[in-house]
Amino acid sequence: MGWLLDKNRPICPQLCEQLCAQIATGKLLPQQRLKSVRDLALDAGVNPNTVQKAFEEMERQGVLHSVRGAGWYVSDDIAAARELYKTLVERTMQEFFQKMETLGIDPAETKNRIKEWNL
Amino acid sequence: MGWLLDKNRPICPQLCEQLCAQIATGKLLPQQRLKSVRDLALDAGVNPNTVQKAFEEMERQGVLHSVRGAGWYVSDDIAAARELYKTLVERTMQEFFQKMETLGIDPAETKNRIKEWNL
Amino acid sequence: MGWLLDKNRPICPQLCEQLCAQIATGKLLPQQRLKSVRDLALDAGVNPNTVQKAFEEMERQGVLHSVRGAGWYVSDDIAAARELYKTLVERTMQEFFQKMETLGIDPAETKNRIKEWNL
Amino acid sequence: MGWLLDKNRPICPQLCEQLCAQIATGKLLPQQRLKSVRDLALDAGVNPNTVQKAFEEMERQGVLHSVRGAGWYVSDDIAAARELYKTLVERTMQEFFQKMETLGIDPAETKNRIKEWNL
DNA sequence: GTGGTCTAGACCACT
DNA sequence: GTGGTCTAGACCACC
Repeated sequence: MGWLLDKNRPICPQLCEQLCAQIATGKLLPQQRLKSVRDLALDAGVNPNTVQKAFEEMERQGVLHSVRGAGWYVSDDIAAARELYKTLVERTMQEFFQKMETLGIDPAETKNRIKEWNL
Repeated sequence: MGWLLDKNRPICPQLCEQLCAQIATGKLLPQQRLKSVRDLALDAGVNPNTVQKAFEEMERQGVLHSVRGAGWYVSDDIAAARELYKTLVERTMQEFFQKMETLGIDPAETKNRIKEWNL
Repeated sequence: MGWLLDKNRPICPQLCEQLCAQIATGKLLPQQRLKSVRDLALDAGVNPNTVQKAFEEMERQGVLHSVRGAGWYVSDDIAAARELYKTLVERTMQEFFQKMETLGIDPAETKNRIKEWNL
Repeated sequence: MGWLLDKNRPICPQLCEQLCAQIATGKLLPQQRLKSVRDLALDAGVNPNTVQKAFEEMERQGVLHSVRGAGWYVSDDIAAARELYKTLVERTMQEFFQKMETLGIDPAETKNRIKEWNL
C-alpha cells in the first residue's frame, strides 16, 4: 500500500482520507485486520502516535474499531466509509477548481486544461 | 479581489501565489502600487505580519519592490512573475492528479470526472 | 481551581469530567476564556498534550471551542455540558452502588452505611 | 459469582478485592478450594495470566495458598482477609465522596443524593 | 506482539 | 505567549 503524504499539511487527516479511500474502493474489506499501528507508521514514515490518532478519528466516524491487544479492524458496515469517501472526492475536485480560480483560471478554462493534460 | 485561503496550510506562500497570479494575468500591472499591507491584511482576513512577509518574499523573487514611505509596487519587468505563475499552475494540476491517485482514482478516471463536472 | 486526579486511571477523561462539572455548576461561564493549555497543565501537574487532548474531546462534544492563537473558550450554549454532567453524576452513583455490590454489600446496606458516614 | 470489572483500571487488583470480599463475607470458606485459574478466567472474561497474578498476590497477603497440582485454597485463618476487606470498603466509600467532590458536589449533598436514590 | 495512554520536547502560524 | 501538530520514547494491560 503506497502512502503519499504531503509533509506540508497535517498528516493525520491525510492518513484518514487514504484509509477511507482504501476501504471505500475495496482495497480493505469489512472486518479485515489492518496493519499494526507501529507497522503502518513504519510504512508511512510517520510516528506511531500519528497513526493511532488517525485510527481513533476513524473509529469516531464508525469506519474502524479496535480490539485490545489484537489490532484494528475495518468496520462491519462500511456505509460510513463510502459516504465519507464520496464527499471527500467531491471536495477535492471543488477545491481544485477553486484554487485554479485564485490563479485567475475560470472553471471552463480549467476543464480545458485538464482535457489537454498529458498523462 | 477575492482572497481564498486555506487555513490549514501556511498563509504566506498562498498570498505569494495569488499575488503572482494577479500580476501574471494582468490584474496588477507593472509599476502599479499595491494596497497597503494593513488594508490587504484586512481584505484577506490575515495578520499584517504575514502580508509583510509575503511582500518581502516576492521582492526577493523580483516580482515586487518597495519604496520607502510610499508602499509596494509591481516590478517593471514581470517576466519573473510570469515564469513563477506558469510553474505554479502546472504544479497545481500535478498535485491535483496526485491527490486523486491517493484516493484511488487514476489520472484517466480523473480526466473523466472533470469532463463530467457540472460547473 | 483544584484538580483532583487519580493517576491510576486515564487522566484525560478525568480532566473532561471536571471541566464539564465546572461549566455545569457555573464555576466557568459561557464564553469565558479558559486558562491556557500550558498553564492548566502546570496547575494539574500533567503534560500539556493531555490537556490539549481533553480540550479537543470537549470541543467534539460541543462544550468548548478554540480560537487560534487566542485560547480556549466555554461554549456559548452550555446545554451539552449540563447534559453530560447530569449523566456523569448519575453514572458515578450507579457505579458506586455496583462496586459496593461486588464487595458483597447490597444497595440498601450501602445507603445505610452512607447515612452513618461521618463527614 | 458475578464478576464486575472496570476495564479502565488494572484488572488484577480488582480480582484481588473481589476475592477478598467473598472470603470476608463468607461466600468462600476457610480451606475451600477455589475454581481453577482457567475457569475463573473464563467466568470473569479476563486473561488467565491475570488471574494467576491475582492469586499469587493474595498468597503474599496470607489470604490464599496453593497446593502443587491441586489448586488454590482459602487460608485457614481469614483474619487477614477480613482486615483487608474492612479497609477496602472504607476506601471505596471515601473515594466515592472524593469523586463527587471533583464533580462539585460536597459530602453533605452527596449524602442527600444517596438518601433519595431509588434502588 | 498490540493497542492505550502519558511525558517531553520541538516547530509552526498566528495574536 | 497560544493553539496545532508532530516526533520520540516510555510503561501498562492484554493476547
